[in-house]
Amino acid sequence: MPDATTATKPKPAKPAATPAPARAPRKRGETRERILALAEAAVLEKGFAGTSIDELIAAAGITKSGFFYHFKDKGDLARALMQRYIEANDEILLGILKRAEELNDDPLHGFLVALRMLAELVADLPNGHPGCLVAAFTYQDQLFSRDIRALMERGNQGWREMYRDRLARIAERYPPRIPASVDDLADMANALMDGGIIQSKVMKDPQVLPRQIMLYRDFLRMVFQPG
Amino acid sequence: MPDATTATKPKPAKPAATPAPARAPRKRGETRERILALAEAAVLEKGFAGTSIDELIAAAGITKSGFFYHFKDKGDLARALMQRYIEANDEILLGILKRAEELNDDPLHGFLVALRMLAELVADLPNGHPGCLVAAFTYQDQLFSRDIRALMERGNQGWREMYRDRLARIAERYPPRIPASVDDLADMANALMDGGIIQSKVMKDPQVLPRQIMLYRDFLRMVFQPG
DNA sequence: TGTACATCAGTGAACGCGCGTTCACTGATGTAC
DNA sequence: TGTACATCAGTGAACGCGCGTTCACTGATGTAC
Repeated sequence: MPDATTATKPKPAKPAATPAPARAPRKRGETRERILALAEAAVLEKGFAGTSIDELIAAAGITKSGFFYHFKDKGDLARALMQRYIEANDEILLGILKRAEELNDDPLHGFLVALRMLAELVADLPNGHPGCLVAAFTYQDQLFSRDIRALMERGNQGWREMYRDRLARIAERYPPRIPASVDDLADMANALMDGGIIQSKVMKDPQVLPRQIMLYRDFLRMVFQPG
Repeated sequence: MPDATTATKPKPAKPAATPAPARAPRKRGETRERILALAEAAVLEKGFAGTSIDELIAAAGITKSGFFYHFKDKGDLARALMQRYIEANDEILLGILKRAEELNDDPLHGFLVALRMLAELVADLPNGHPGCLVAAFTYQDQLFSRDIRALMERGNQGWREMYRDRLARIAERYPPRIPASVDDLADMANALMDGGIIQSKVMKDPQVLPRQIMLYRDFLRMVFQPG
């Protein structure tokens, strides 16, 4: 047996009985929402893999384990991000359509008013539209599980159907001048939003997007408006 | 002095005089091009940060140091990727426009033919359009240096001007029915390409993109075609 | 109203793997003379 | 045509940092009785 001269045993780093500063816990969901907002902005600028949990918790002012209290893993963050984005966008789009239709019972005029309101909304965003999370995820979709990709598809399909419904009602009353299908016209609305956002970002001109929405509006007027 | 009993000195891991298997070196630029093609496909599916050098060299059949012989760092890969993409797209687009204009000296008919050729080109891609690298990079642009972002902007601007030139010549001969600017109509071509690709990917329907191109073509016909 | 217990919203430390990057070296091909 | 040297296209091993994830623990708040 070796001599036991050292009274100080190694003691494998026991928890050290911290004085526990322990800031007051936040309200239910408040921290989670802050993380999601920070994450969305970061993901739209650097991509999902390029956004680290470390940077999010630094910005949110919590620790890593705090993050993992709210999200079981990084994929869970992605899912929550997409869910939140789709719900928020659903609400905005439906809100605009409803308001425009309240003021206007002609389907064509109602939709044209809605498009103008949409153009004004995005024109007034101080730094331009921050980006479409569905579009961003689409260019990195192999990072995500099947159910997140299904979520994206359903969300996009939802917006498509909002447009399609309106266009179908318009086409009933006003026979289109060209044999364009309402499905393609609905896809065009989605495509011009996605593409308009990208063009605004690349060209560093936030007004490209609202101008494209107004141009789509002109197109619909030519297709459907009689006289 | 301590006793030197051990004849085998530590010998700090000298290079070990490898038997050198050394496969025959490839032709100039061949390996580099293979890396770029693999990287482009991977980046369009997983994003730039989500694509590792390890996976590229595994697919390309070289070692890590082989990769760093061709690219000084990962940012250099990004730059090369974007340069290559822009040049290739320039060539494709200019090629189509030239061919269409050879067969047609009316500017409107020439451009309409070009759009039909473009729609057919993308409709025939077996797995749909693989994606626009400029659009993909735009949603991760904080990962890249200023000069890469400038490269993207110039590339996009180049395509815009190809469209704008044609539209300006059309507008000279055929006064437009609506007061749409040729700049906005040119932006629309870019936006519909970007957005159409995204809609095709999200909706898992490669034909959305060509249909959007044909719809843009319909729009131009309505704006410019007399009678 | 007071006390016991459960739940909420985190903390702090550690882990191990994968990532981008560097370095010294090499065998085949190209070029000058 | 032969030889010397330079360049090309890589190899192999190592490094260290940042990443996502886990675990045991905790102090404040909510709820039952």
